[in-house]
Amino acid sequence: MLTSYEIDKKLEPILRQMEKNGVKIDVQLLEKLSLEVSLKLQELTEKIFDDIGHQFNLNSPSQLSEILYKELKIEPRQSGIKYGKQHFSTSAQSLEKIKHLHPSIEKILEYRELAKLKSTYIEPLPKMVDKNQRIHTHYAVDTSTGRLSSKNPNLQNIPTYKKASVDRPIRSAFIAENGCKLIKADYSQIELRIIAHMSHDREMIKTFQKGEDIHRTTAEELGCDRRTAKVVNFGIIYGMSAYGLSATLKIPAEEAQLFIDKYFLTYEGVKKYIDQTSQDALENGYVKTMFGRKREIKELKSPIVRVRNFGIRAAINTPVQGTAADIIKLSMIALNPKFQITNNKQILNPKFQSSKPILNTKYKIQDTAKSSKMILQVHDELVFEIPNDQVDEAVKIIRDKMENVACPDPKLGEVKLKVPLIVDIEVGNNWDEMKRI
DNA sequence: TAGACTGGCGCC
DNA sequence: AAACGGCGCCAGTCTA
Repeated sequence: MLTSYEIDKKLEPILRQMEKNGVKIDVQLLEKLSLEVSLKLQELTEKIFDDIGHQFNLNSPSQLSEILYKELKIEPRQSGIKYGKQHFSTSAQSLEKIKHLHPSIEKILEYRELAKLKSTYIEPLPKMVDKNQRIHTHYAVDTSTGRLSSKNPNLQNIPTYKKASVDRPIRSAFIAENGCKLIKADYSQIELRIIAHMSHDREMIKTFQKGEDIHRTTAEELGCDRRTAKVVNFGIIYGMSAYGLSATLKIPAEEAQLFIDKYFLTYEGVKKYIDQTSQDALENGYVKTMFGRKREIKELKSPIVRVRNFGIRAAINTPVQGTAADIIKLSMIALNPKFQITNNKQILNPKFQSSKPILNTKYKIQDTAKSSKMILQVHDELVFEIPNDQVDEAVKIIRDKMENVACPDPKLGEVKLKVPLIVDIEVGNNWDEMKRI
């Protein structure tokens, strides 16, 4: 079994190659969306100023707070809106609570969403493409759990949703090269599967072994709908409290506590695991993933209860999130030779091979067209760009490597999970419209 | 004018 | 007082 150190070392060249590969952007589409969104923002701005009676900087939370809670005399405390360091909150969550009190508020929410899309994605991304219309992120391996991060630009937070007022979602501007398809492969509920494995919880293991839908099963056990059960399952991963659950589900804390009690009655092993993990973490001051990745959590030693509780939540989450990160890294390593992700001669421009390095050629390395490439990693998801005639073969390889990465030959002393890993695979011409295979 | 901080929000 | 883990980027604001 590889250690987390060995995993990261083997991953390094693969990440550098993915960065060079980049991902193709439909610049024209983003330019078109930009016009649409600008128009809509203009409309909203006028209507909002009309509702309020004067202009102000809509992008300034402090000015908005002043207007809502002083000028318009909305009572923040009554609506359960919190005071931050400077002023009462104007977060989307807060505005939702008071939107019935003034006609401008719904429009401000809409404005915020569109302004976010425009300033963070629609405007900057086209400016970052190379001569092949591709953008190149940087993957860093420096998070506290072992996950990757992506920056300049961050391609791990591209919006998934579509706004009614915008023609197409941002993800549809992430496209495959001509003659290629994008293949997206994501682990299904990998973190809950890891909890099932690490906690030895019989119920949860049984659910995954039978191939059942965990959220549905949980819903039946708790006597709630699937949506609620999903929130509870996620809450478990994050070390939630009754308060947090009640806030998310918008239900009384007492009701939330009932759900939690029932949950731990159903999944006794999970309860034990959480208690044991917290206890060990408090004693040791650190936690580890299955592959030995260690995280020191200094908050665990704090005399301040709030800080210490934060440490405990992080201690519960880290082995889960971190083990999931280890596993997808292993699958990236396993897929590397199959896809010639590194040392792929096709990506080297012969012109540059024998000459001395030329400055700024980093992304001019040519011809990237029409070769199999791993291009994105989004925590539990990998995206590939694959020539049309190789798609079927690629899908098989990807599924095989990803699903079996943690279930190899036990004789080799490798990790064998108590539950199957399942990968959902979709194929399409862009990152939005994809068809499940 | 640059950097740090704040509030906010996109993703898993 | 806060209340659910992990990130990076935006605009506004504050500060050196």
